[in-house]
Amino acid sequence: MQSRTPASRTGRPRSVAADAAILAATRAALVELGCSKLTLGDVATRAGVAKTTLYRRWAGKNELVVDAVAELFDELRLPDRGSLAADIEGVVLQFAAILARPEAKSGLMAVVAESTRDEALRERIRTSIVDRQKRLVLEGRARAQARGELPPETDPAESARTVDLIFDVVAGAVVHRTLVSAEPADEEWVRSFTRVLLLGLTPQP
Amino acid sequence: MQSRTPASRTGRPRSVAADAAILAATRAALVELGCSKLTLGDVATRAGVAKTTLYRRWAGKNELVVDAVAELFDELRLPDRGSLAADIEGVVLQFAAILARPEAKSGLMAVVAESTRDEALRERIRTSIVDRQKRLVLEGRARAQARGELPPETDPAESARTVDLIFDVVAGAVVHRTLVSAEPADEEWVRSFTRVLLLGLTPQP
Amino acid sequence: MQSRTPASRTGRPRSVAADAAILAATRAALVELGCSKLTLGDVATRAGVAKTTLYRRWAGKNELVVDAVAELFDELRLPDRGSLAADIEGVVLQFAAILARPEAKSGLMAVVAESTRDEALRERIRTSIVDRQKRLVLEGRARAQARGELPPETDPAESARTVDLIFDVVAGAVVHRTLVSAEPADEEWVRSFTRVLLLGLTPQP
Amino acid sequence: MQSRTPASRTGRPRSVAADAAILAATRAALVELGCSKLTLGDVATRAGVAKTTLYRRWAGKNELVVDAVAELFDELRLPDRGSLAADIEGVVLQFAAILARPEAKSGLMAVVAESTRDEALRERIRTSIVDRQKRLVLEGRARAQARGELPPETDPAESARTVDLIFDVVAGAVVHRTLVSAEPADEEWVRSFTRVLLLGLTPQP
DNA sequence: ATGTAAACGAGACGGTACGTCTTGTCTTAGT
DNA sequence: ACTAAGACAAGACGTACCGTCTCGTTTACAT
Repeated sequence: MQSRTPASRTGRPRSVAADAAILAATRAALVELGCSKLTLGDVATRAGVAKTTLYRRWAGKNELVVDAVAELFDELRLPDRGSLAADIEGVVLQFAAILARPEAKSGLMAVVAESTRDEALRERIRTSIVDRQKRLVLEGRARAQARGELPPETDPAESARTVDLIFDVVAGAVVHRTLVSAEPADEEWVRSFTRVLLLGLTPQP
Repeated sequence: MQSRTPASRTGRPRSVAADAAILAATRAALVELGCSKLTLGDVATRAGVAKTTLYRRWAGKNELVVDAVAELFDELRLPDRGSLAADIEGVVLQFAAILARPEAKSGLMAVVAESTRDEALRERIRTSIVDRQKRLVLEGRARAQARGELPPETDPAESARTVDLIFDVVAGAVVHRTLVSAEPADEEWVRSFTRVLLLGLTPQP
Repeated sequence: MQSRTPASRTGRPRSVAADAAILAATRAALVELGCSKLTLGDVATRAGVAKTTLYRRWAGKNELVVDAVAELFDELRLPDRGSLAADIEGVVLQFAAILARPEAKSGLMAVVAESTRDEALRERIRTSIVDRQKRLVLEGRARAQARGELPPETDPAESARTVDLIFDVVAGAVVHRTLVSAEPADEEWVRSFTRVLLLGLTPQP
Repeated sequence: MQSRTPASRTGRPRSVAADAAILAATRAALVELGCSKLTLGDVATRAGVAKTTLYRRWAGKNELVVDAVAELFDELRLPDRGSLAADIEGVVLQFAAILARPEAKSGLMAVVAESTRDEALRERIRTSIVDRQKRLVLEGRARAQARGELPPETDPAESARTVDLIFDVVAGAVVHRTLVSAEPADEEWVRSFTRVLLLGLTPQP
């Protein structure tokens, strides 16, 4: 997770149970306190672990929160609902459901804010969270192409740009709706949003 | 600004110069330190003001940062470039330019993160920043309707919902592109994004 | 006490009550925990004071303990028991009684140990404790000379050397008896010691 | 040294070289860092030994330092300079020379300070350091009696008390001179001190 | 002119968390 | 059984900010 492979053969090995306990404790603290009031000492206590153990494995609060939040998004699955529109609606609803959880809300935005001044953190967020979920866009497009709903790709560079654009629009809109407008991204909203998105992407003949 | 009208007639009046100095100092500190490392003591020093003065006017760091960042977005103007597409591209580019500034980046996301656990703060953000800029969407639509590019409104409720949706999509996409994907929202990207948005909003030309 | 005269006119003045509370708390902690297990956090808690207040006034544990212990020795008085021998016995007994108190025992030796590597600390000990009590030797000699038990001084340099020697012998012997040999410096021992000392200082009666 | 006779026959025997290396490393650390800043982890590293090995042989820092310092005092020898006064001066000078070494200074006072709250430690100090050196007083007296400079003993109890008193006076005075007054116990001072001591012990007829 | 009242700067206050360090124990693999 | 290596729980370290307070001073309006 925090991926240090010190190649050390000797000495007592790191407790494997501790990692999971720490990440779970981090999420619990995010729920109760939010990211800014979360303290590493408190997380350590909740996890039944010493502060040193925590600092040995993560560089600081931000890195820890990224890992704790990243696990949440790994639950996302692309459902097969029979049509591209239905598939998109399904995955956007799942995404909105995760973002509605307090540990995701508070943690995600806070580390994004920090990442504006920390290149390494930004890279970690991209690797652990963003790029991991782009698979959903790729899977969705492939499935739609198999169904004949979308034409096959021709230009690979253009294709990659489109994936990025879709991801920015989808993730950005859901996040803004949920966190800034503070309105629920419910079925009705998702249906409106999906309609606009699909129309924008599939020009009529 | 921080809006307390204590109706006090007597006593020494608050220094009007201090407000501006404090907000400018806050932005300078945001640029140099980022929101999380910004301290009120430091802001007070930079503004040549005592900490007490600061606390007398703002409840805390978050409120101060909201006010300091809000001023940045008041620069936004809807340009008249002759077509709806060009108008949108113009205002989105302006928005992207503001978001590219470090004081906006760091400050905005941080207070949004905090606002997930603080209803009053969320309200302040909406009042001072978000709702103030929805005027751009309204102006743009009115101008497009005057040009005949868009049909006039029929259902007022539906109309309000559409404004909100557009705002979530535009603001969300630009923020995600800029802060999460960390790619520039340059002319090329803005043109692609605007094409998708307009196609999505105006079914078959 | 810790003597910082920052000459600052402005700002909130330092609490005068805090000093006494801190020194008393330090002595209480010395009694209960000893010097090595005494922590500044604990002293602050006992004194009902924040740790920062403590660090604002003293550089560290050693300086604090010196001041706390120094106050103990200010109780010493030279009794007038009619003869030089009786006077010495009286003051040595008092000295032994103070050294028998756990706060003096533990604190004094610990700071002396530290002072072997800290010139400033050694100077502070000498100023606050040692030199302050040399007055007893001077008073005692003056009184003995007034009684005719000792001849008047002739060589001032020699006189100063003798005062230092007496002080090293008296303080050293009592400390060694009390702390290293861990035997009580009771009346019998004090009588034996005083006999040796006086014989050594006043060749043949 | 640290006196464990585990009587164990089986298993890998303890490295005999380790003991010497550890005590030497301890003295080196005392010189460089002083007793309070000395850490067992550092001593282990210096000695090329694991911390576990160290804890298996000594109960803690204090015991280790006592053993490391005790070896220093075993160098003391009673020189035969022809007269009691000269013999005393010789041994006191040796004692002062050892006390002038930083590993002795810092270590000795620190463990004495600790011993005020630790009966077992006090006993260890007495056994390993103090009582071992009382031999010097006994030898010196015997030699002086053989020379006819001192009368033979009559009362054994009184004799033991006198040895203790002499030891407290000599050790105490030298320690106080060296560590508290921080003046060198040089030849001149030793001569003055010895004169007072001998006069005190050998009343003129 | 003189109160009166609030804002001002300065900085001390009681707290809380920081990230590091040391302690003494434990767990591995190697000798 | 012993070793070296190093992870572990515990807890103190000294620092930095927090938000509050207590000063003495300044500035404005209302007498």
